[in-house]
Amino acid sequence: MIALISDPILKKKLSNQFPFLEGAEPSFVQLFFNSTAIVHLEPDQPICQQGMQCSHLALITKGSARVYKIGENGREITLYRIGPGESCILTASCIMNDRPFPAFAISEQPIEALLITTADVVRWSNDVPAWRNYLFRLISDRLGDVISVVEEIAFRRVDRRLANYLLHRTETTDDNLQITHQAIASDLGTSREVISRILKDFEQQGMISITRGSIHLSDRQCLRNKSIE
Amino acid sequence: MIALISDPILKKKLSNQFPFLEGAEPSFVQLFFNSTAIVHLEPDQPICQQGMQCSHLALITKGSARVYKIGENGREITLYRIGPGESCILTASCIMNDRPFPAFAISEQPIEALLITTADVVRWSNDVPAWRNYLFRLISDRLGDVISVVEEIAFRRVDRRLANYLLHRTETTDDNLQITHQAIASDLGTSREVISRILKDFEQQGMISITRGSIHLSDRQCLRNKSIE
DNA sequence: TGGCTGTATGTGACAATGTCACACAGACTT
DNA sequence: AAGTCTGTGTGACATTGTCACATACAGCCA
Repeated sequence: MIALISDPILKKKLSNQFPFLEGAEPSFVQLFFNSTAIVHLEPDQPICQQGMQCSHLALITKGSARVYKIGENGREITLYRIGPGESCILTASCIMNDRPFPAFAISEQPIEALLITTADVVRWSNDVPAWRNYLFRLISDRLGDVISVVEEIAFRRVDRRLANYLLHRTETTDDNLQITHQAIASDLGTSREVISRILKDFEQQGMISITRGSIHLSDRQCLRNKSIE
Repeated sequence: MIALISDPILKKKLSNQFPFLEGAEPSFVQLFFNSTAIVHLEPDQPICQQGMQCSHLALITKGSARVYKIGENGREITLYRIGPGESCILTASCIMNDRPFPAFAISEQPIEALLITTADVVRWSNDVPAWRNYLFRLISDRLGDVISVVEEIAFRRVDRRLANYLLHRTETTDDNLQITHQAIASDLGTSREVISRILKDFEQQGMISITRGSIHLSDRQCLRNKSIE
């Protein structure tokens, strides 16, 4: 499950993925590879639990994870997703400030990640400019992400957010989305009934067609109009 | 309006307020004071506008500011407030990553602040460990703040949030709150009518009494129960 | 005093969203 | 065929958001 990095080809790959390795001092690159372990994670495995003290920082090289909050009533809302080249920066923030993790993180696509100990995270952030810039940029990006979420749920109507969501989730794939209404609701921070209702509206207006467990986008332009209506 | 810092007593005061000055190298402390200007700001003055490129970072020494988003419909929501010893860290994040500011910031209490140029912000974050730790901690705190806001608006009912709000806003003062319903609505990200309605409910239940422009908390315990109901 | 003029608040109707309880439908097992 | 998951549909109702007003209070001026 856990292995030290040694393959030189792998090294090169990682250098391309993580900007702090490019142009870094060779001694640090060496150090980085020597003190890093690779882990693999199946989908739907918990990565961080709310309230946890974090012992490692995970840099994702493949796959993706979802960071989300759970409300008193059991509803969920996704704060952001992280993919290759990124890291669960909330972990870093917890590490640096010695705080418990304020949310949940779970794997979605099968994940391959590099594990870095808290000690290394702190040490490198003192010694390696490129590393701390990387951390700083990531955490700034996340702050931006979460501010966008606030804006969305505070001001935008659910039907428009949903239209937007469907478009974004099919950007890199075809027009078929394999997902349940509940999963969408958990991303958008609303309830399953609301999503079902609106999807049915969309279907009746000919924008999509629905089957159990999947949605087909038949009129993207119409959805685009809806999303910015 | 703008003056260089020279008074030694003032220096001492500031050292107490900003952790990165305590125990810092004397040469940096000297540098910091030499390259820092003091500004004063009346209440309700804009500090940062959404979309701005930031040219300075403001460290607040007195007073407070409010950072908020404005929705398409004109409604507002407060992301967080900053007070003495803190700084408009979103600015720092914009500076470090060369991005436009994603929100609005406005002074509330009369502000006294230290202005630092973007060049110094970047330079010190490379050279001065205590400074970059300060920045990192601030931005982490803000991320935590904004995540809490998401949780609030996504999952909690307005009446409970309002009860909680009233209690928090009178924590350091007496039981009289000088504020309009509109201002509360702008903090909580809802509309004035909703706040007025609920306040009226609270009044009829004997928790508060309302007069034009101010609210008196007559039964804090009852409000506490309401807020966690 | 009374009448302006802002700003603050109240109200009723309706739309959008959230909640609850339960019905129904498809896929899979036995 | 019956049982059992999981996913979806539905109607009733509560909460919240929106709109168009009405009303109330404070300060000012005639």
